[in-house]
Amino acid sequence: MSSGSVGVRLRALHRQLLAAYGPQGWWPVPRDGGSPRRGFDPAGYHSGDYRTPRTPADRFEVIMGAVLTQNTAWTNASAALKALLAARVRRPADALALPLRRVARLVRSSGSFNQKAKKLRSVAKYFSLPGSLSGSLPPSREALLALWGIGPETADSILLYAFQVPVFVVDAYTRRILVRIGLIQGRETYDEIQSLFHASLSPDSAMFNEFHALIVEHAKAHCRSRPVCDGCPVTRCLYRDRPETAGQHPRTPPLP
DNA sequence: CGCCAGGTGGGAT
DNA sequence: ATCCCACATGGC
Repeated sequence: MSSGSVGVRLRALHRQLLAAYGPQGWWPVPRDGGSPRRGFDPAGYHSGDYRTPRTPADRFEVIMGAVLTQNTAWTNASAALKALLAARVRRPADALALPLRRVARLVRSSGSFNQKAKKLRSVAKYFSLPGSLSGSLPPSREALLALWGIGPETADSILLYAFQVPVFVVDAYTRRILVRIGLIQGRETYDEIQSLFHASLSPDSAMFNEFHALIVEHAKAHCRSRPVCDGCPVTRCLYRDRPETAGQHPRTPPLP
C-alpha cells in the first residue's frame, strides 16, 4: 500500500470519527469531579476543564496523568491524580519531597501503584531540572525514553499533550483499529505504525491530539475487543466489508 | 467470577 | 529480536 493511499485512508478515518464523536478536548483535566469532559467546544481550548497546558504545574499534571493511565482506565488514573493534587503534589519537587510509600498510597487507585510511584519519581527527577517544564525547549524523545517507566507511548503522550510537539501517539487501540480497517497486519512495531501517520499527514499537534483521542473514543464505543458494529461510523472496515476476515487478529473473536 | 483498561521493564529463548 | 510475565485497582 502506497503512503499516498495510507494518507487518504487515515484522513477518511479522522473525518468519520470527528463527525461521529465530535471534538474530544484532550488532555482531560479533572478540575471538578474527575471525569473527562464531553460536549467540548472546539473554539474553547482555554475554557472548561481542558486548557492547553502552558505553566509548569499544568505540564506536570499532564505528565503525571500520562504515567498513571498506563494500562489503566482513565477513571482510575484520574482518581489517583486527584489524590496527588489534593496532597499538593503539583510540581516535581513536591513529588520528590514525599516518601515513595506515601506516593504509592496516593496513587493506589490507578493500579500497579508501587511501580507507578517509582515511575513518578523518575519523571519528577528529570523534570526538576530548571526550565525543563517551561515549554521553551521540549524534552527530547530519547531523553524521555531513557527514564525508568517511560516507554514510547508515554513519551509521545508527554511530548504531544504537555508540550504540543506534533508526534502521533500510538496505543493498543490504534493497533486494533488499523488492523480491522486493513491498514496493518498487527505485528508492526510502535515506530512502524507511528511512521504511517508521520509520513502521510502534516505534523499538526492539534490534529494529532484530536485524532488519538477520537481513536480511544471509537475503541470504547464500537471497536471494542468484542466489536460492536451496529452504528459504527467507520467505512471500509474488514468487519463491515468482509466479515469472513474477522478473527485475523489474535484478540478478535469471530463475529456471530 | 473473568476480562479489560489510553504500557513498561525484566528475564528467558 | 521476540515472546512471556508481573504489576494491581476498579468497573462491568
